[in-house]
Amino acid sequence: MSRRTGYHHGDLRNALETAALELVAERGAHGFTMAEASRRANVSVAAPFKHFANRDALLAALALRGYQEQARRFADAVGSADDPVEQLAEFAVAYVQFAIDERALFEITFSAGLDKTAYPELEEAGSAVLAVLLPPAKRVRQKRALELVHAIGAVAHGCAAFFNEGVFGADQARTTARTSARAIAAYRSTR
Amino acid sequence: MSRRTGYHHGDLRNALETAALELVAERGAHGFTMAEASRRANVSVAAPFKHFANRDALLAALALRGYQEQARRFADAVGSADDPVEQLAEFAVAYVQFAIDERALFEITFSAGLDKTAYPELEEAGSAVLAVLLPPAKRVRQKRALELVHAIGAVAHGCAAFFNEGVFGADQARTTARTSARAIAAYRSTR
DNA sequence: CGCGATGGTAAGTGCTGTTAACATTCAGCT
DNA sequence: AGCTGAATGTTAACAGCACTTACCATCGCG
Repeated sequence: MSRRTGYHHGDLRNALETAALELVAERGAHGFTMAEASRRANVSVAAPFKHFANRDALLAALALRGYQEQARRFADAVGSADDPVEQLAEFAVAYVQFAIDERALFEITFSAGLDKTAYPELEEAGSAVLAVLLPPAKRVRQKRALELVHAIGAVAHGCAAFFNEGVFGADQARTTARTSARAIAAYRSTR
Repeated sequence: MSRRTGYHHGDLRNALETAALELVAERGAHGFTMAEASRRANVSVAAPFKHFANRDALLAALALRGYQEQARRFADAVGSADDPVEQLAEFAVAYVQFAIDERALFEITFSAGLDKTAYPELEEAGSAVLAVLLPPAKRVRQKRALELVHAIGAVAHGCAAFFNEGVFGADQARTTARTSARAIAAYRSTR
């Protein structure tokens, strides 16, 4: 991070990401604009394009942050239990908690209309998240472990989305995620 | 529906809704614009505002269609089984099938950044959808039936979202929804 | 026929993303 | 120290967007 000279900002790339995150937090995924982010960074509207190819590229950079934070949290969650069913349940709760704590990041990754297939680094980060869940899933159900991961991911995502839409409060979102994840994992382990 | 005179379109409101739906189907929820819809209806860009207060109002009209179609499908699904657990499972499958068959409507209702609280008719339609599920949920678990409905709704939504994102194929989305819904309903009915 | 309601048009405002041409500063080399 | 090229800013422009205003055409009705 270089110092600002009055002409050069010094850390514009970072400042833009921060401003964008604030904007999404304030106005929702749709409410972020390059122009407003530029204003908040005290920079002309054209400046951001020296750091990001386009609007989507800025969102993609934030989405990457989001996936990395997720991976960290999910690894912790899986590490916080020994029983594999509980590990999966803890993951589901952590997924919801991420949506609660980092609402802006969550919205960017899932409601900003970003085409993830256009950013290979995002697909890669998504796979990394998945990899954390495969070991416990295999202990629950050696075959079809991937299906189990997907099923648990789907509930967790549904609960997080419902929280985001205001259908669930934070408590209900966490509880529903935990209970449903347990139900799915237990059901599959016994048939 | 009146006839078109060359000056008056005759059925512009409907034509705009249809064009908007096509646009969303072609380009995603984000890719719809009033201007493009106007062009497809062979009408000036200002004309739509005689029929819709703003862009969101057009989306809201389509979202309403979506909820009504959902209510129809869910009622059918619940009617297609006798066992209440299977009724809930059929609902979950129907939810996913709606996302598959009516991708554009699904995206409008859940990925278009539409503020549903601003349109009371949407909240109302959402409640109507919920009402279909309460009777079977009560048969599974008299107390906390609403929680059960929410949990099943969350899985179904998660599966549909994963399908929409390309994580799931159609078959996998349906199967995961059915199996997970069964697991949740069965788990809750036995404890 | 006349007349108001309805539903179109053209033109304009202010915002957006994005680009192009130009200016300033930084960092490394001689 | 001074030169030079790469980074990183600026200003000015363009086209597309949502939306408003003022106006015009048509329909249905007394």
